[in-house]
Amino acid sequence: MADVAALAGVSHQTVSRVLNDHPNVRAGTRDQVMEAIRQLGYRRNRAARALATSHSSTIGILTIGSEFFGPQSTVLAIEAAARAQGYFVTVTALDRYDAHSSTEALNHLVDQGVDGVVMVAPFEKVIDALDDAALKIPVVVVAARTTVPESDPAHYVYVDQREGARIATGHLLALGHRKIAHVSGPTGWFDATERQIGWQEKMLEAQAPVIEVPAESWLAPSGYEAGKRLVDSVRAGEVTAVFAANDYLATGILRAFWEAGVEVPTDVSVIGFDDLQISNFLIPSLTTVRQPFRDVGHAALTELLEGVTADKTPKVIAPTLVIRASTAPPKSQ
Amino acid sequence: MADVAALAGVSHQTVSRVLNDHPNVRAGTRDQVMEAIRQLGYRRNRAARALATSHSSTIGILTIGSEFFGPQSTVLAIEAAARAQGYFVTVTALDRYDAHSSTEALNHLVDQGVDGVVMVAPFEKVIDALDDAALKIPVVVVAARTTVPESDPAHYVYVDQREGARIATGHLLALGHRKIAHVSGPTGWFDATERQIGWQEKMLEAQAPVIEVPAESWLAPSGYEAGKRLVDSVRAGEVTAVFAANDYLATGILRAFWEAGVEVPTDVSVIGFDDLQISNFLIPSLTTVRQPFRDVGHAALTELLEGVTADKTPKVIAPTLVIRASTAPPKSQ
DNA sequence: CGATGCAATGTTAGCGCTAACAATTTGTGA
DNA sequence: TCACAAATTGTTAGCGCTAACATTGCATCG
Repeated sequence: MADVAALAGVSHQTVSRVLNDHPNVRAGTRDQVMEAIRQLGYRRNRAARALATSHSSTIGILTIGSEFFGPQSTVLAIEAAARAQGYFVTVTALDRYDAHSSTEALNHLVDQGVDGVVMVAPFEKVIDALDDAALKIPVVVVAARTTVPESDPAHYVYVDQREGARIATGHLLALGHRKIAHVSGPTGWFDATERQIGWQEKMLEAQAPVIEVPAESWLAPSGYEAGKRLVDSVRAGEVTAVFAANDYLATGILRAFWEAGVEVPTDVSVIGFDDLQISNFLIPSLTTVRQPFRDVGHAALTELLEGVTADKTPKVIAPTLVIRASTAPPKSQ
Repeated sequence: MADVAALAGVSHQTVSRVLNDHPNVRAGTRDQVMEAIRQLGYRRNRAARALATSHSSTIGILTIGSEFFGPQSTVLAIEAAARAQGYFVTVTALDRYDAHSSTEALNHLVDQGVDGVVMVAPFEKVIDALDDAALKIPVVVVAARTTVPESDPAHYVYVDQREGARIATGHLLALGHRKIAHVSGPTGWFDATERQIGWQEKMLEAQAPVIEVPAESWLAPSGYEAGKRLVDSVRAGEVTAVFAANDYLATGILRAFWEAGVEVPTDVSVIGFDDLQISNFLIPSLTTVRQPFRDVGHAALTELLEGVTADKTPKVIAPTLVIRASTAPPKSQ
């Protein structure tokens, strides 16, 4: 910076002012400084800047360390939004889905000196890390946590999972189904809980039976297992439709039904959640609930940057139904 | 740090020494300092440290801003490896797959003051950004660039795409296929080029015909289009097997064949590349080539951290064949 | 024409840490 | 016991930037 100042014939402080868009700099001076910067290929040292200003223009993202569609998409969206705002993004992934691992990851981010943290890890234990850390920086949690205690300092942003489940279930009910099983996501995940509640609410409203098949994970193998368990019920006419907690599970279910010779949607309808890139190309193409992850990412960043002033009401984003070929009216008995 | 020093009854420099594991500190002193740190909940300021040492313990990852399986998996693997080494990871995604966007992203990372960059964006234009930037920090590129000019300062780490394609093609040839079409990935991507070359090499060695159907993108819709174009050839017996450049494309192809009533693997075999989470649950389950992304991530980080001393020979990692139900011998005419 | 005010620039003092050197303590052998 | 080396600790000086205050220059007005 001293070199730039010398070349431009000004003091280093004037260079600093130009760089920080300070108003009281004459246009001519500014141009000289800019030209000097260009000639020297000067780049401001961010460490020094961070030291002097005591903020880093960096936000931390805590995410789960697996190839899950939703969190991954959200992280990308947050990164894009942050970059547009001139922020840097430091990502830390979780080794395991427990409180200890979450606390460790959170500390790692805080050590980095981030100005704020977005947690994209929608399982319940991650909340414990918040309590443990007692942070002095703003935190946004992307998770459908509907009951947040007053004491919780975090802001919440999420897609309305419960409503998504209600939409999915409503779609099946509207087609004439009443025997709708739910292959629910693993315990301990907000999304799984909310989707289960939304489905159950809707079923009770319709006075329809509640048939739940819990899956052990979010992934296709668990869906496949659940599908196999459902085959007999479908053949017996006890289940005419399945609401899977996500599209991976739905893929496994479709596979299990196909192996058993159960036809979708003739014998049974299947609906998923997420809308994966390949959901439209499954056999049959999968009706599902789409989540606007880009909006989530954008909302999360906005909430983080303006959050200190704003109210703590959760920002809730609506999902949409995507109707494809895996759902149809039940066959008449 | 001054507070810690005061509480421990030592100088701030001794605290610094404890923190940096300097050998010449008496055990008792070290314990006192650690205790003071604990009591005060002290955290070292990384900006100040970075300023004093002029390195940030942060590595930058440049990646593509989409939900592509391979790059995403690689990024996660690098992050995990970096965290294990005490490094922070700053991620920047690309808006578009061109040189300008790449240069911008790279500059964004350099501005951040990273100690090194890993580029996980295996399209050819990204290389131009390297030339433009003329970096003074180490760079590792995760891309199957087989001909690297001497002048290129970057280190390369990649899965042997060409060999993967040879394995896939060899598998089909071994089953008795000779009319093997390749649905190739979009132009401008190293992986697409290499897979095409591997397939072509193997076909020429076997003196088999070379039938290529280029796809416009890496995604299922392009595979679907390619599949539709292949249906007639399959019916005419001109194509008995398809090697898709990745599993998304293969999913679209399977779908197109299913719609046309072309049965896999009875009428035609299909093999993919990547091994997605759901590839085993497609109908039929997809034979594919698996890439060990975790190894790639690990190798990339090692190369980055030790790269200055090491030779510049690319680190090449071998893929493996995963045989499932989508490939079978051709039906006898 | 001098006093006044404001815009533009310069000067100084840290931000919290580490590197380099200085000073002190401790241990060792003659 | 003392000289000397080694281990341990302390002191000083930045790293490159920004904040706060000081100074200069210039226009405006009575």
